[in-house]
Amino acid sequence: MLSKACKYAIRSMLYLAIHADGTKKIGVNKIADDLKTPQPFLAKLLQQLQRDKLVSSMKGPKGGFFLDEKNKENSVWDIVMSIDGAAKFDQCFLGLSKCSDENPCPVHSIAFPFKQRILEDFRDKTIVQWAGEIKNSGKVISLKDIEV
Amino acid sequence: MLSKACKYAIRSMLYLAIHADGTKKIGVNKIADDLKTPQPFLAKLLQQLQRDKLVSSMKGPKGGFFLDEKNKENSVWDIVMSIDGAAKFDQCFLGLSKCSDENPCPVHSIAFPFKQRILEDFRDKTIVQWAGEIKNSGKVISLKDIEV
DNA sequence: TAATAAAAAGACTTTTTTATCCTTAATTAA
DNA sequence: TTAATTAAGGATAAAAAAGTCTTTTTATTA
Ligand code: FES
Ligand code: FES
Repeated sequence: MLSKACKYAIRSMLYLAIHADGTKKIGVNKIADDLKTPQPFLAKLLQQLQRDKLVSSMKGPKGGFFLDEKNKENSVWDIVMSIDGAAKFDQCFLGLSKCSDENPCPVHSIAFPFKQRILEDFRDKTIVQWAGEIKNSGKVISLKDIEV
Repeated sequence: MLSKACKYAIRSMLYLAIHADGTKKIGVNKIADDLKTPQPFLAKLLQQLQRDKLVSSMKGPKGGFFLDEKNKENSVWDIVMSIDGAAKFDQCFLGLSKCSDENPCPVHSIAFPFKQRILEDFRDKTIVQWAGEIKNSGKVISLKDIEV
């Protein structure tokens, strides 16, 4: 459903919301290492997000990425739009050219409510809200250092 | 979640269950046309399914594809396994290396039940059952000729 | 001011997925 | 038995996605 690129992007934005702020920026190296994503690829994605004003950055020593107050009020949906584009979620689970209640595919009745539910979460919650929930409820955005 | 290849394969198998039988075989040309899928690509997929004994075929005039009695008792999951492999459904929606209740990603609580629900349907129902439900409930496997 | 650390930018490569083409083999029917 | 029709198989090709590398720019600090 989401591209790898988009998954990396979402996780790194949540990571920044949890670990960084205006006084503590984090470099792409550390982010990539902690999330176990390819470093130069993630750098590209963060550049893209920066261009779309979803993340803030500073060059130079002590530089890195972080979320300013505005960035924090954006939604995960904004990230999806920036990286994958809006179309990703409209698609029919079985590949019909259009997903609709009028002409549902055989799994529409299961797939559509799910898509709606995720979309709602992506659209309606801010990045900080996501970050808060993650901190309070044992959810994880990386399996680094977790016993397998 | 599923590749295009797999979506084409599932829809064409359901198509055959609905429209073909041992006495009426259907050529890849007609299937591709009715489902609006690329013809030579679909041919490849049907070959693959045939090798895995999920579909039957006959060469020559009046030849084509169809499902014999055994084929009809297979599941949609068998199709997924043949084309995409089993791993596709285990994956974490946000790209963690493992999807688990123990270390859930932020959308696991929504995504996992959905995956389970679809998996159940794919595993437990036979192709004929799917075909029956489609015929009885206004579900569609193609939008050809449907007003947009 | 010089050395250094980090992001920005762009070109490039590799891998995967999707799709096409061409030749061969099998079957049917005239 | 010959022509026509259709699947099978194999080799490519094209497109998209994922990933890398190198150079430039900007900021920090010694
Ligand atoms: S029509 Fe297939 S998921 Fe909605
Ligand atoms: S852990 Fe992400 S979907 Fe299960």
